[in-house]
Amino acid sequence: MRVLVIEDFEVLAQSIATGLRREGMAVDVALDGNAALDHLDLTEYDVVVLDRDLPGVSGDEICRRVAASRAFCRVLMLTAAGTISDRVAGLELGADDYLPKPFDFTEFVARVRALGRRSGPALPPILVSGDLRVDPGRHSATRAGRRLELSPKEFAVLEYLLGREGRPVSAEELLERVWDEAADPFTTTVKTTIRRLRAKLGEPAVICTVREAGYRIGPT
Amino acid sequence: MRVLVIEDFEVLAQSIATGLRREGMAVDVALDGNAALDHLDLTEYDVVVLDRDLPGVSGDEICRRVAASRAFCRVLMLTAAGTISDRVAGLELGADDYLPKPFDFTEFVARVRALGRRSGPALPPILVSGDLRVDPGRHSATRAGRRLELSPKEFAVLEYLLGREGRPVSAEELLERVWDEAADPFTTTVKTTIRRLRAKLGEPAVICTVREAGYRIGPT
DNA sequence: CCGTGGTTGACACCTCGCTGACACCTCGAG
DNA sequence: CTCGAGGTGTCAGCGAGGTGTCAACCACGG
Repeated sequence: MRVLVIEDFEVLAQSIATGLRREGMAVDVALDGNAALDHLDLTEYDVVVLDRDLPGVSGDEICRRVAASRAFCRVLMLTAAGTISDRVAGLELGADDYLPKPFDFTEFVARVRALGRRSGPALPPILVSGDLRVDPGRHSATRAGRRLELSPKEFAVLEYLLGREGRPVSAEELLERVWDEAADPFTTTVKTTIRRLRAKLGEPAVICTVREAGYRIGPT
Repeated sequence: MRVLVIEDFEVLAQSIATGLRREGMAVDVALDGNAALDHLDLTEYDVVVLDRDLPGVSGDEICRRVAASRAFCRVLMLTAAGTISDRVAGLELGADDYLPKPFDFTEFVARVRALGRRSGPALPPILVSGDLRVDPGRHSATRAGRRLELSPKEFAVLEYLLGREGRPVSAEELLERVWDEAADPFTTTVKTTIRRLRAKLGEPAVICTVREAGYRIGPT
């Protein structure tokens, strides 16, 4: 899942980003409104985490633009103000959810995840295919009941593939959705990660290759 | 927008329904879990408003079922419990949003509307001709239900022919459209690929030859 | 401050199935 | 019968994708 964090207080921005990355998300950070708009022009995000109190281009303005243009992008608005009228104002602006600061990080992650599920066709919170089970919330994956010890990247790739069950996913798409920022197009990291995932998943093979098209999990 | 309200306390259920109808939504009400499941079987809802504390089939159970089966239906969960762990639990179950009771009706409406605002992604068309089925999105092709194992070029040619169903497609056109870059005009690769495709497609023949004009799939 | 273990990504090499060329065959039109 | 468009059999090269290994990096604890 690809997330853009728009927050001018850099320490907070980075700590949010790190926390989300640990959950296996691809996170970009924008420290002001203009940087945010640049990012939004370049990349398709699933979720935008937006500080409403922003210098330069205001949070409200960004929110309106995202809501107006990006059909598949959801906005989680953060703000110091916590009154009901503020919350409604945020939602009416086009935000999809609203969290007053200070917030609990666990709840924050749960909300980002819920929004990410909403960004495309709805996905169940626990992904299952055959004897494979992935629970993004708990950060746990099991194969035939046996727990798999996956690194964040491996987990994120598995989660993404499972979310597209039945369809092949190209290496480019994986790079775009699972890795942060623009990666060099000749990287071999996807190949490598897939290999390590396959090794950990064991037999029989779950991830199959569709030549020229990508990797696929599950039935056709 | 079509909404199902699942709430056992009838007075509350009706007042919610009335309020949402005033906002121009089509609202059905279910007073218990079984009624809810009946409704869900019969109708496609955009949003389900779900009381977590439900007699009979529990709210959690309903939530899970909706999340698992309904691709385009979003769940707003209402609950008396307001602790963070409860809220996270709701979201992890597959709810898309969460509102603790008592809630402000304006905010409630804003959230329902935010949930309903989503564009169904235009599904890539599935190409069909007779008993032949090609799904470009899944990169899968079947004949009479039997899966065809096609190479990338074979798949691309089949897809292109099917997109021009009924019209003959010349070898030159195929070269132009399926093989990138200008190939040498005397190549025999189209011929060869068509042959292999025919072999894999089996009997009765699907691709017929129109002399001097090219290859055709489907009725004239 | 430095070592340690785990994660990540690069590079070199290998493998195998796809691709496309070539030679030859078939068949219908004139 | 002749001719040429189109079909078939076969084989070599090539490149997408898999694998082994190593170095950079980072979070952590001493």
